[in-house]
Amino acid sequence: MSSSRTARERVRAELTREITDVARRQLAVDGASGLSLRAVARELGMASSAIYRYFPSKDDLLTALIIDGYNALGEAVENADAAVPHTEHAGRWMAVCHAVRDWALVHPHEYALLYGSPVPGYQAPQDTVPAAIRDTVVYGRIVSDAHRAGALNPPGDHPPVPPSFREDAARVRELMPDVPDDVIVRSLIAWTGLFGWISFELFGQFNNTIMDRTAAFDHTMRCHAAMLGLPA
Amino acid sequence: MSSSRTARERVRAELTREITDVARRQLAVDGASGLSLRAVARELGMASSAIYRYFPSKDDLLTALIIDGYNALGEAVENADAAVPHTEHAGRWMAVCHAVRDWALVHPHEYALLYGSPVPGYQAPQDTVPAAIRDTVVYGRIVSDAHRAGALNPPGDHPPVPPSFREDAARVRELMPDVPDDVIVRSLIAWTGLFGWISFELFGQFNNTIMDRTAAFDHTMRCHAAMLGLPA
DNA sequence: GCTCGTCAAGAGCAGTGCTCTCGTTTCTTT
DNA sequence: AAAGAAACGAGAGCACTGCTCTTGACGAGC
Repeated sequence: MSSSRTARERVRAELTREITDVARRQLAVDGASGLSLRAVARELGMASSAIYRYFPSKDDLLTALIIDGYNALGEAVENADAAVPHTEHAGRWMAVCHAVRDWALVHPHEYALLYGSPVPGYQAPQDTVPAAIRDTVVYGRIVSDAHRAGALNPPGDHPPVPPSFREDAARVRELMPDVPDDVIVRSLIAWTGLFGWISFELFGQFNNTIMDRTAAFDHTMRCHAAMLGLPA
Repeated sequence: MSSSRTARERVRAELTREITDVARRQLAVDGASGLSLRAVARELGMASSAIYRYFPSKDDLLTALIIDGYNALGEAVENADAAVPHTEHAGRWMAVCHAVRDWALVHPHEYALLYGSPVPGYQAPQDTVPAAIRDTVVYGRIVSDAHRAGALNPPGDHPPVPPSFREDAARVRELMPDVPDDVIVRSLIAWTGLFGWISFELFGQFNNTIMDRTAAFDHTMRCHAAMLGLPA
């Protein structure tokens, strides 16, 4: 039925994929703003204007790369979580942290595209949201699993959560049902700490200071886990 | 004696400052990669080629802006620290955290230049280092002041520091003398957590989730301070 | 078989960083 | 004070960018 239309659509889908593949390779070499539609077209042996049949603008190509990146990271995180027994909550947490860092180290430019400075003039469309939260769903599930299993014992040395945080906490709770406000704050701290660390490592803030970064990262994440109530 | 040479040098210094001023304004509007030497020259009413008499390349202009940015942030941090009585270590810490965030919110593009994704192909020269650590010197001083005063009581719920961290800790200790390894790790966590939070806030990761960001930030930093051993 | 929509290609526009040359101005040395 | 050297601004030009518009060819549906 659709084989006739598919003939055309298939070559179109093929070419679209080839374009994003080449673009991703260029991204890995020259970074986000070094991405050139003309260079992509050149590498594909087609006219630069032909690219615009597939991506109306450079921003649209970027959007495709961003969504792909979020999905790749999300998948890495999901796999890392699935590789650890479901009840070993601390182990799942650590595995997920290392998965994020490992992925970022292998794909630094893609990480920068997702979590670095926003590309000037580029406004991320709403389509990116589902992919963007794919990894956070996993973090939330680990915390709420641990909470439900009664395995969460956060040390009681934090100041009390201010009431003004109630509404924000409720929104976060959609990712980790039934979890109390205090734990949500701790999760937020661990989350920002995880990406803060990786960004510092990737963007050069540790240069000439932290050298054994894998060990320091592992220990830092272990501290985060303990603060979260997931001691090793 | 130098007044004759100064005649030329003075107008040169003046023009150099004007160029960086205009560039900073353009940076604030269009972001780092939107910065255009030709546009700067246009706004100054001079030929684009004349700019190159003052900055050999766009990267050199960027370097100047980066150094200025680090100094501006460092100064804001120093002022915030100086405004709080020297013995109120927790208050100094909180003041400094809020100073960083306030500065970042007022100068988002400059913050992105300093702590966001590195500009592709741009390699920060060694001249930026002194300015870049100006703020960290303040953090280190607060922690070591508190430690020396015996006011540091970190809760004992962290895993033991791995021996492999010894060398890195020694390097960090140059900023906060006499402080034990455990506290250095905690400082590192607070440091990465501070900038991780601000980057998430500025780069849009909190969109549609954390709305009352000032309150959430304040509470998060208070938790960091407690973890560091500086309870309010 | 003819029409119509899709497609790639080419030329072109406005913009970029950067280089080179050419007079002019300014400083330094004699 | 005069002569040489260094610094300077302006302009043209190169190679590149994202993007638009037009032209001509190809293939699918009536």
